[in-house]
Amino acid sequence: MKVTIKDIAKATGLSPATVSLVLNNRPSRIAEATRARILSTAREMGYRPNSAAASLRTNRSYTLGLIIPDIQNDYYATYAKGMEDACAECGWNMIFCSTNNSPTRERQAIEALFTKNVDGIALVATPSKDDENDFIANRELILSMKTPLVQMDLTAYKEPINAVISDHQKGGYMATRHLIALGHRKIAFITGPSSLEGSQSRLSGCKKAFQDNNLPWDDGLVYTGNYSYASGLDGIDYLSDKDFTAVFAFNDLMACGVYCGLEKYGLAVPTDVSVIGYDDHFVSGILSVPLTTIRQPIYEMGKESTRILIHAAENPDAPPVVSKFDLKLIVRKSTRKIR
Amino acid sequence: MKVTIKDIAKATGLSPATVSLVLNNRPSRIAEATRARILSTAREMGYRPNSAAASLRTNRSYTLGLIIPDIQNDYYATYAKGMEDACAECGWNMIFCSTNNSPTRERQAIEALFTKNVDGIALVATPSKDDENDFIANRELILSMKTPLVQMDLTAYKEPINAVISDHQKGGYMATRHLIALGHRKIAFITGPSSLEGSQSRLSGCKKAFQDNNLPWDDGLVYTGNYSYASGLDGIDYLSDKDFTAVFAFNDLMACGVYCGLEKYGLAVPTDVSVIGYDDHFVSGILSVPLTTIRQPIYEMGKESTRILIHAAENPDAPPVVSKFDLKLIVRKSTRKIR
DNA sequence: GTGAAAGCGCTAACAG
DNA sequence: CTGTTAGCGCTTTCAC
Repeated sequence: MKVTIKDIAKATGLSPATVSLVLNNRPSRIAEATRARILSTAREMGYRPNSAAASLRTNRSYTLGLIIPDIQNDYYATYAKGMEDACAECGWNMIFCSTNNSPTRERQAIEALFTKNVDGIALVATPSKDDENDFIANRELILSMKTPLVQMDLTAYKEPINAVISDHQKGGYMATRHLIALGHRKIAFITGPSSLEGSQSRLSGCKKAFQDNNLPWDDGLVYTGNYSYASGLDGIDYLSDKDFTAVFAFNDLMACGVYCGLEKYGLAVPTDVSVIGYDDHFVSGILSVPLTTIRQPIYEMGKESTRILIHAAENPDAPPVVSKFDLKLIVRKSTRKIR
Repeated sequence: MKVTIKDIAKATGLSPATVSLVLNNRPSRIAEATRARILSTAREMGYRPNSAAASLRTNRSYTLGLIIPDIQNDYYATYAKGMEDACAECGWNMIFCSTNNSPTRERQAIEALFTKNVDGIALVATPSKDDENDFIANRELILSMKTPLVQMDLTAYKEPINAVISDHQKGGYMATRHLIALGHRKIAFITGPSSLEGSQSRLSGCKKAFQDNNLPWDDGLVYTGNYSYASGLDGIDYLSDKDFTAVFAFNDLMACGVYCGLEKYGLAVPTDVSVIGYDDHFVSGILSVPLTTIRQPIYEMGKESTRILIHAAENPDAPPVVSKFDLKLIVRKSTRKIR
């Protein structure tokens, strides 16, 4: 039989109220002796709090929900890990929901999290153009429930909202500047979906780097991908009859596809073509030609998300916070001076 | 204000009990008219069940706990995804806990899951020799609470226990046989930690393949790794002064390390050395030389784990089940006939 | 310093 | 076919 707060009250000859007070070490002047007695008998009897009961009473669950497209993707997994580690530090828990980018499943996840009374939700989504409205509706739903929400990389909203973001425009700028500094002038870009702010920002950073260096921009060298390995390959197919000496893939997975695509056309990295990625996915370091990339502190962003959510849960009236993170250029072997 | 079952009872002029009955569509003959009326007003009023209350009452949470070493590892992430997808199909949820292989954190995770009243726990751990006792104690703890438990790949236990396992002896055998069939005789092995049953089984499969082909076994060609990229590198360092024509790394991550290590010593894959891995990690297919490997149906094992747990939760007296999964040899470019 | 009592939202007998 | 009632385990005034 499970041992309850009542049981230990009976065992110590005290009341449930007193027991509750010390078990949650609430500020209340309870004799040091009784306090110790309660603690020790609780341990002896193997008491374990029942969070359902506490949650019912207090409307707090000390649990955060995380909604991501796909836990198998290293990028999201790293974010999740950051969130979870920060939760563990504070004794909180996490419920994970993968949506596979389906707005319907996202909706279900949100409903489930409400039902489970989570104290906050981290939402990361990469909606396609078609799903954008559904996605916005989902966000509104969370907001309407007054559940603290933090978003990654999607800030555009009529009212301010908690968010963790990297400065992707700067990231795009840094990558392009690196290539330009190496002497490249004909640079191809394989972007993410055009509906994603993060991808658009990167692209505008690229253009800015061209402007700042008085170089002509060529829209023909831009291929719109979707952040998948396959779309890196597709990008090279598209570019195969074009003239370029470097490729900037907007994430590392696509850069891997670019490697493979270039090989197909008999082009070597970095001898014939320089390649730069984005994210610093863990494979980037163990590729045959280690990939130069822009590192996103995604783990730290996860940790920060947890902090923001816990803070918001404990301070309902706190204003929204937007945490901006710095990107870093990691130079490895896939980029080199043009011949 | 949150709308409760009482509110909708009041609104429909019925009792909370009736409302509860139809909202959970319990078998009870309630007039189709009232049923419809309840359902529609519930929708109108935006009713959302409070699982804390239900859980308090029923001791069921429709939530499963997953305890893994590291969510960032593709192997565990895939397993987690399998579990989660299967949960989503049934409207269940998951709480994730990463332990970073620390028995203490594992213990905390278990306590947290108890407190949260999960209906089942999937435990996957790769304890080192030192931590083995702690790990066993943790397992006993779960069992002692009568919470359904399913383990991956660890079956040795005094009593039968729910488990999903691959036949690693067969896997080791298959990989080695493949190499032998290609003419290799001097094969090096980079194993997992010796405390892990999965690694031991693989190794015994390797030995069996040697026996069956009347080949002499050489312990000097066995390096004990720890499933990390770095230990693949270390393995090659250890082997650098030995004579071998093929390497079997007990997982793909170590095989990646092997690639890098071989390159360091000026050896090409597969021209000079054939390499075979294990798991079919997603990188294996996108490496410069795609890796031949033994594929574990880890996603399916995750799904099955969920099924086992849900079944056990709903049938407390059901006997433990052990689901065995088949491995598959995936031949890519990293193995070839010996010259 | 400590206890009594009420109630969070829901479900499960049992009664009608 | 539907309603009454009694809690599940915990927290929280308020009273002593």
